[in-house]
Amino acid sequence: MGRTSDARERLLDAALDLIWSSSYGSVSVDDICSQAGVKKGSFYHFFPSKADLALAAYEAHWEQKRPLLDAIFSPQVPPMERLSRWCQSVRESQQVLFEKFGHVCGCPYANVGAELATQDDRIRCKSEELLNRGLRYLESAIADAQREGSIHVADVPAAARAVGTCLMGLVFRSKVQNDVGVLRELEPTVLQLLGAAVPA
Amino acid sequence: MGRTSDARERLLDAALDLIWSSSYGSVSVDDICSQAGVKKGSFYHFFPSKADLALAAYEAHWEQKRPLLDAIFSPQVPPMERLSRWCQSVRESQQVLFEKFGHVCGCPYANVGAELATQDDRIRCKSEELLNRGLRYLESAIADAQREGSIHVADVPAAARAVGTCLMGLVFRSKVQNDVGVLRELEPTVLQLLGAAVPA
DNA sequence: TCCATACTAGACTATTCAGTCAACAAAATG
DNA sequence: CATTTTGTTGACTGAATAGTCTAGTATGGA
Repeated sequence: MGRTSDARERLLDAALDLIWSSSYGSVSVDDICSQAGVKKGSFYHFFPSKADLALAAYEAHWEQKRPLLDAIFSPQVPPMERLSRWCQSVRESQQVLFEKFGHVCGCPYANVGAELATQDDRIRCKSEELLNRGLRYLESAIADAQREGSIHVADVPAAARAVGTCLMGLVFRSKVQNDVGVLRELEPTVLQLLGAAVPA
Repeated sequence: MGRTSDARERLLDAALDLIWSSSYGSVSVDDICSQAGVKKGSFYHFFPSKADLALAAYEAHWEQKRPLLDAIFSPQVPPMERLSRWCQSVRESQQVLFEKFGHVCGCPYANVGAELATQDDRIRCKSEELLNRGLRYLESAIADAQREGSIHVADVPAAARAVGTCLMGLVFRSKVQNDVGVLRELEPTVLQLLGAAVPA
């Protein structure tokens, strides 16, 4: 009942884009409004604060990415190939962002987590939760690879955490060097970490 | 000739502390001035801008940390023990920060790199450079360990990058979870990455 | 001693910030 | 068509922002 609008969605998109390509602290509510073509009154009609918009924007981004991740990590795909495709997908999406914004933008959840972990506990927790959701994909692929005999790790969840950690580190290094090429090291490092054969 | 002062040093210290424990964007010049007990006029007498202060503060921090790193990575110490001591030192310093500020604060260079890489190229380059300086310690330890036969890696600089990357990722995860305990995984992960035996 | 130099003080500007508010407009539903 | 709900508008507030400027103060060296 009442008027309908897609302003909420436009705000979510604008916020994600702006914050991802610069930082949470450097993006103002006015910036987000003008990028979304929405007036301030409407902003505060939909979201009580900038932080609440950010939380919603990250959740929406996850929901948007889920189908792709579900496909990459489908049990229909051999486990080692899941990992390989995932490494490639990370490179590709960073490449797209690089072409769009002229910079390597990194992982949105990690960026905001690193920036605000000590300042806003709700955002810190959201970042933690979203990163953990990603780990579940890795865990299942690593467990399947183990069962298949492709790798041997002592502790599957620990191996997943190590791989996830390495990814974050490398994506981050790629951002600091503003060079997507760095991400070529992703797959070999992951394989090394899992004790799998590293192809030359 | 002329008046003397330690205001410059106080500003460097205050800036590092404040930015490290929160973020670059959330710390104002006024905040830094009042923490340092320095008036604005003096601030701009010593530094042309907030960004310039930050650059100087990070350089000063590196110089301050150097003696410790030189000791840890001394060629007098067996190479694998250098790596072990380094992992321990990372944990200890994060623990100190946690007790001081109530939060895991992460790596200062990585924090500011992640926050500003897409916005301020001078700061991005500084972050990159400081992180690279750290890699030189890892490289020499890994090369020595290789010569000694403790490990076998195909490419020493690549292995150093992988270890450095993992460190950043883990310290970052520790920050997002606000839990220093996460850093217990550092040494085993490093050893795994270098193909060394992981003690139970 | 005295002066050039290095530092300090703090008021000031102009801008930007997050968030508020009250009047208004559209549209879904009865 | 009327009512109620939902969304829109943009001016407004008060606080905070980076950086400027001018008048002053301490001090090392000649």
